[in-house]
Amino acid sequence: MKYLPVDKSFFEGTTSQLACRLLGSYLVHEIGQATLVGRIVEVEAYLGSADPAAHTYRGMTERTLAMFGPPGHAYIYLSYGSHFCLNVSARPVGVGEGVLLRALEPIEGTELMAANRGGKAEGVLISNGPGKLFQAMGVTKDFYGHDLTQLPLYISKGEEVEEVVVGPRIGISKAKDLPLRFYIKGNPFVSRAR
DNA sequence: AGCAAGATTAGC
DNA sequence: CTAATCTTGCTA
Repeated sequence: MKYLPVDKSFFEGTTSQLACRLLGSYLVHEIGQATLVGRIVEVEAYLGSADPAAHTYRGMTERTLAMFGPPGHAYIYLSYGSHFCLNVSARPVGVGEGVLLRALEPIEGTELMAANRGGKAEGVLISNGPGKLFQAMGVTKDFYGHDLTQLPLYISKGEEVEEVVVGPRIGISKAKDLPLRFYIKGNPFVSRAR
């Protein structure tokens, strides 16, 4: 199976629209001879200045620069001092919105993903969380600001998703009620709610 | 300058 | 249930 990067128009539209469009798409990372492919099964939208739970709520900082940059680029942050998470920036330059990738279903290179996770995780535990998928896909903070239409790390269009479920986001205390979490109904790799 | 909370995870 | 551990914003 051959995977091709999406073009820039994939990232146009509202952030919620992009979040839904990312479901069923593939995150691809080509490392040397190996190709790691994960199907995106769970995402969350973060709406910048309109969203108290967003890192970008209070404006731009050194950390959040990529969120305010052009759409389709990687915003990476360190969560709780120990886990990195990957976001896709949305909206035009100057608007701090984006989509957090929360869970993947391993499609290719599952063995290597398990190895990236320390060899101790199996099955859904390989990539059913934002910090887990980041580690499994072999991403590093060096990809901060990376254009996700370019090798070696990119988004590739997937098949239409059967059914999308919308609900409140996970692990936040502000704007809890907003329906900004999207996931593929019934997919076992979706992270478990608290 | 110091402190608490946070888009999480693994281990007891 | 709790520790680990870095960034940011708020208080003094």
